[in-house]
Amino acid sequence: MTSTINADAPRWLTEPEQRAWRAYLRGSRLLEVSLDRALAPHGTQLSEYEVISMLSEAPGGRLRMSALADLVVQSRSRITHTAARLEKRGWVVREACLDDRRGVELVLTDAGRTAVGDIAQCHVTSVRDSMIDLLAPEEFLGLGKAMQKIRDALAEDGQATDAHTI
Amino acid sequence: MTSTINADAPRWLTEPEQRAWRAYLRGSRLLEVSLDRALAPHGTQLSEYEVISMLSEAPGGRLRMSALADLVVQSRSRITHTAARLEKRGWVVREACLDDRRGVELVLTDAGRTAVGDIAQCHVTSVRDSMIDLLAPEEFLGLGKAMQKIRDALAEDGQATDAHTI
DNA sequence: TGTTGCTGGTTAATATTTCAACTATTGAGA
DNA sequence: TCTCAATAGTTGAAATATTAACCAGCAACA
Repeated sequence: MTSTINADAPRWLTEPEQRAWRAYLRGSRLLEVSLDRALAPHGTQLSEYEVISMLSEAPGGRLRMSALADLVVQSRSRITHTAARLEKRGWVVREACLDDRRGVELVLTDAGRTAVGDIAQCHVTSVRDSMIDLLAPEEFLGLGKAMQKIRDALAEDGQATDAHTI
Repeated sequence: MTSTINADAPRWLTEPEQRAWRAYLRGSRLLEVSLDRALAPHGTQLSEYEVISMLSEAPGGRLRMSALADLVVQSRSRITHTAARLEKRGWVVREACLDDRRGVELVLTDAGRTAVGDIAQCHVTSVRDSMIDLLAPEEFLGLGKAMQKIRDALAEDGQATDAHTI
């Protein structure tokens, strides 16, 4: 009888799974809050800092908007707005792409590079205080390895962060 | 000479630490997107679902706003807005606290309980697909244990999600 | 009792994010 | 060459989140 009803019964979480999932959910939220709060005195958010940080590591301090969007997991629209804020702050400038005239590159300014340098110090300290130093070294690396798997699995398709696809 | 300058040199991340941290950052963002997307067809966000889910487990399907805020890691202000949306949807109602007349309890309605039941199925499936089933069982439980430590450490002080304290 | 400071929650204004068009360009193929 | 679908990025409006007041009730205490 039941077979006609629940053709696809969900596998509910076991007690330990439930605990682990809840711990992740709360922990990740608290961590985000904590890191954001540490950056606040610098007038930045984590999501903004991620952008200039990626730029600072890229050759020439420049990256295309779409590459940036994928790197920091922001929608195309969001990265446009984020870039606008950073530009207003004088940390980046937009430049047209030479090869692809649809494209736009975001370029870190000198002021932007200085800002990254200043903020990085505060940021790395907060990452240690709020996460790394709370864990045993292998524990943290194991967490990283697990998240790497998740990242790889979800990055494949999830590219379409905007409503573009579908 | 240098000693006068960097009184407190930051411990930069090692290569493996950097990789792990980046994996966490990207992975957690992608996961959030993925889970949210799974709930979208039900007209809900993860942050809203968390609220009604907590209510459904609480005795009497009711919790005080402040307790709820701490549970789901939302600021006082944010939980007020979230509750307003859920109320408009008919899933919860506000009720005055009997003992403490400042207080407000959020109560799950019958419709709300039905909604939780419907959505839970879709949610647990997406949690498995986007996270649990991507990892070895011990890997996931290990991740949970690590996040539990982070949660415990950050929950202590971080209570003040609003600008109330300090 | 009156005062003071704290907690619980809301509100209005602002900032950020998402959503749904929209333009311009590229690239593949007829 | 022309057409058409797909990609890159932007824009404006709507939804959501944060910030900084704010009010009411509690609690301690003179």
